[in-house]
Amino acid sequence: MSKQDLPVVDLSAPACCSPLTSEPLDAQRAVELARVFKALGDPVRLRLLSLIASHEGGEACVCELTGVFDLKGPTISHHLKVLKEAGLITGDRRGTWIYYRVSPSTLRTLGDVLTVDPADEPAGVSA
Amino acid sequence: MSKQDLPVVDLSAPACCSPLTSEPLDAQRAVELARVFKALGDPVRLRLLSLIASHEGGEACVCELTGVFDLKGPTISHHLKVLKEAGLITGDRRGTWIYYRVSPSTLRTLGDVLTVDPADEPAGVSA
DNA sequence: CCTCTGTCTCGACAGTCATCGAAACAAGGA
DNA sequence: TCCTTGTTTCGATGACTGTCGAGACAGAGG
Repeated sequence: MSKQDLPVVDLSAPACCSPLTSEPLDAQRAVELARVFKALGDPVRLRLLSLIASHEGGEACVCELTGVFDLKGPTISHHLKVLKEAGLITGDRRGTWIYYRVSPSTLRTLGDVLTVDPADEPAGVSA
Repeated sequence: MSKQDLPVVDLSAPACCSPLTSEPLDAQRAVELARVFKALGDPVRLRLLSLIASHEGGEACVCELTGVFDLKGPTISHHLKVLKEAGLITGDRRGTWIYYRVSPSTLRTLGDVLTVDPADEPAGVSA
């Protein structure tokens, strides 16, 4: 459980995209993926990500995010940092404001990992 | 932060499947989703899920999972419980052994949430 | 230069989590 | 019945996490 200050997660490793269901995950990849899933494992971060992603232009500045929650600035800043270190968002400063946007590739890699082979799916999925 | 003993997560709510990127997540749905993502946010649980999913027949008994890790029985049992309460796996006893299998629907819901609209994707994705 | 606003870093606190040993429970067999 | 094996529950402990206030840093505009 040593939680030293790791750099930003980079999920671009080749085998990262094979579904969980197709073959056992090797230990190291599991650690990388877990770090990203853990970043998604908080309601505030999930909403932050969603707010950024769905915001006009695909980006949002912190000032537009802070008011949505009953949380103080440092807390929002902390969550944004976690998302950034997980490789889920990127931020750049433009003048006074800092704009964040999502990294679609990381999001997509996660989606691929969770893919379920239709063969494994029970036949009658009552939608 | 009251973390009372909530029942198993049920992600079958209607709007649960719309992507994060299409519209802001409402607070309650964020809580449900976060609980499932948090369950995935541990390397051991990710590997357990992967081992179960990719095991012959789509199911595995605890005895086949324990040996893979340098962890004691109670710890594995704890992680399996977390996965079960997140709605990611189900377990049933058959004689002496308990067999676990994944719930593809939950996995698929998560995949849908992480879907990225191709329009948001940068053009040249060198795959 | 100073000041103001937006955002982050630091340090602290309470709550939660991962892990374990010990013990309980369940099923099968002698 | 007792014993053995597989699995879970309980209680404890150390590590991590979410939150905040105080203060620092960055840029814009006097």
